[in-house]
Amino acid sequence: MSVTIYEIAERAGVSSSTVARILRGDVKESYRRSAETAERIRHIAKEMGYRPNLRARAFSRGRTHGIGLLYTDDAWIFEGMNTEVVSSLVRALQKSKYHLVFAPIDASGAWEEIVLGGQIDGGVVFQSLPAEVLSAMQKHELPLVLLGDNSDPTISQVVVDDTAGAYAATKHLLGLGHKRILFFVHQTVKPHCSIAERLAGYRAAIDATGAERYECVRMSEEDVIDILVRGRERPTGIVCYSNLEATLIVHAMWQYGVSIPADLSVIGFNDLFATRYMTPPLTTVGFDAAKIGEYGARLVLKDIGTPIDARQAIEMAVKPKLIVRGSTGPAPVRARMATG
Amino acid sequence: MSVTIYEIAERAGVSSSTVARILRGDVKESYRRSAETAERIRHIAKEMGYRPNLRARAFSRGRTHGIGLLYTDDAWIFEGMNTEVVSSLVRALQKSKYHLVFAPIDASGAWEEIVLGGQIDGGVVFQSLPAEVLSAMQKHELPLVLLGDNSDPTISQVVVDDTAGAYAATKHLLGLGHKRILFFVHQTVKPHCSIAERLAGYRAAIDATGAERYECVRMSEEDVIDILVRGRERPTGIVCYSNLEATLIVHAMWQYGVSIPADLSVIGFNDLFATRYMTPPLTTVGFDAAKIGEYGARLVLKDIGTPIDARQAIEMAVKPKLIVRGSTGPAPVRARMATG
DNA sequence: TTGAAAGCGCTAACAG
DNA sequence: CTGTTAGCGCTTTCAA
Repeated sequence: MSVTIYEIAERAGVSSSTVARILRGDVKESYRRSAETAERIRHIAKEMGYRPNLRARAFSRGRTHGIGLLYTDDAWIFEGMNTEVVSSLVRALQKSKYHLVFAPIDASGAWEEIVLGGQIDGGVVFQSLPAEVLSAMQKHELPLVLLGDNSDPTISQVVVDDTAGAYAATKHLLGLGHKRILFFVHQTVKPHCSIAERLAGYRAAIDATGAERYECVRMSEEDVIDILVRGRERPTGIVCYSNLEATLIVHAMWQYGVSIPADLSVIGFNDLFATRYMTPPLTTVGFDAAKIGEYGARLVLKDIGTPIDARQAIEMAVKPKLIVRGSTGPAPVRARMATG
Repeated sequence: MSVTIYEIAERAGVSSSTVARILRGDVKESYRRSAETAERIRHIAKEMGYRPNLRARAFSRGRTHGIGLLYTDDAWIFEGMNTEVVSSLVRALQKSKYHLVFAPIDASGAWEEIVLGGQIDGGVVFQSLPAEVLSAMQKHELPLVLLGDNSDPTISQVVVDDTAGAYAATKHLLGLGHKRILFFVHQTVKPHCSIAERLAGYRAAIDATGAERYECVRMSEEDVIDILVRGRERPTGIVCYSNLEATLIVHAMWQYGVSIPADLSVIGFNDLFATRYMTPPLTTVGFDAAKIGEYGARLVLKDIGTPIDARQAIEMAVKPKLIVRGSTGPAPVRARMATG
């Protein structure tokens, strides 16, 4: 059907291995004669429209050049910044002639086909994986990289310095004169290392000034809203775990007639398109998602072909930065009037 | 390294083909004796931890069981409802032991490796593809399916009945007493068949009542905002091409002090999480994204292995439905006062 | 640098 | 139903 190295070999009057080697660039071409035949072979190949059969190559080499995007939760890989991470990852892999394969992990066990059947040479993950998947990967010596998660120090990972991000966010509010700053993680947020890290960043900034902490971790929006609109000593600033909380809060404050940023300053996490068009535009902590993809690709590819005991888990970090927009401003001079 | 059918064959005292056939379920097992050996072989296979080598199978069969997710624009596959389409597609393919592969199409020409190298058995697309990619797919007899696009009638496709959706949206506003209803497509919207279809639905509804059309196709938000806040005969309702327009408009109206829905009713397109938390929650046209993935999978898989001239382009349609939330209400009794 | 030859693990056509 | 026998197209020793 399609052209093979044998047909080219015949046409060129050389052996198939020579063709394969030359087309693969596996030959130094130091002698003049060999350089000439090499040129001739490349010419014939092009003329005949030769394409290496990747299935044959995968079989022969024992490598598919596929990297699995392993995930247990659909939403996660499409959530927030992760789409950008994925798309940069795809591009980075592509440069090394690798492709990314969707590998959903669920009860059906279909993942075994992909992982154990040798459909991929390595994998990347956003969340930590079920133990059985992890051990299957290990048993097959498939390298794995964690993206934006540090739950397993024995695995290479690229992380965002969330502590620094939350620290900067909180510091920003403190710099604007805010004394009572709340930190909010919604109750529906999935477990993730960033929760603890952002909280740590918040604490570090708060504690440095001797201000009081208002930690609302894993709470409902109603409870937090209550804190924000009732009582005498209400927070005047809020650092949200993500844009979900920020969206909920902004929405609620609008309903309660609390003005942002005049009465309350709000900071979100992650620089998404939508937050630029919120009312008002959201001050948030962003990071360069493309870097994560690049680093991730580098880390998986590095370990492919490396004997498993010669590998070492490496961590690469990406620094976030604060993006100041309209949702933060100077602390109100005095406490607002109670509305309820 | 890993177990092969030969080792099993030897252990079981049968030929390798017998093992392969039985493990593959290619044998009826009608005789008692054959049923027994079949059982024995399966037992041995399990005991030895046998896994068919998918690379070998792909090579031998000339099929990788991979479907390419072809895209020229990163943003598109992660945009709006498409993430849900993709994730349902992955799941649907998985049921048939197929996997989805990211296949970005760009100037680097890396897509040729994937398409021409035989890394995939078929493809799906959101946008219509560059001609060269299309013809490459055709030449290699790889089936292709368009998702939510009908730009090429010779290709199988699953589409959303956008005309019906826009019709329902407009009808909803008319039913609320609105007489002046604007249709807005932002200038940055990428060319897509849905633009014309949604416009057609809008027109059909408007024309049926003899009302006047206010078509703002490919305009900037400033111009549309101008129309909405100035002049005597201002529209009281607006049907947006997507959530982008809806977001921009809601944001702008808030700045101008125009109340939604009291002064202006707004309808968006696509039922995204974020729109449920807008202020007010957005009335929008939604559809079942999972259906698109399912249908899409069915359509590509159907044509794999089918001789190219026995194939026929099939179109499957998904019906949208109007989701009424807070951004639409009865038409204001009289025209608002001019603000500028 | 080149050629010959032996796989890689599975499928499939053909006899039996 | 089962076994035999060729492949599938490329890679990779091993000699030359």
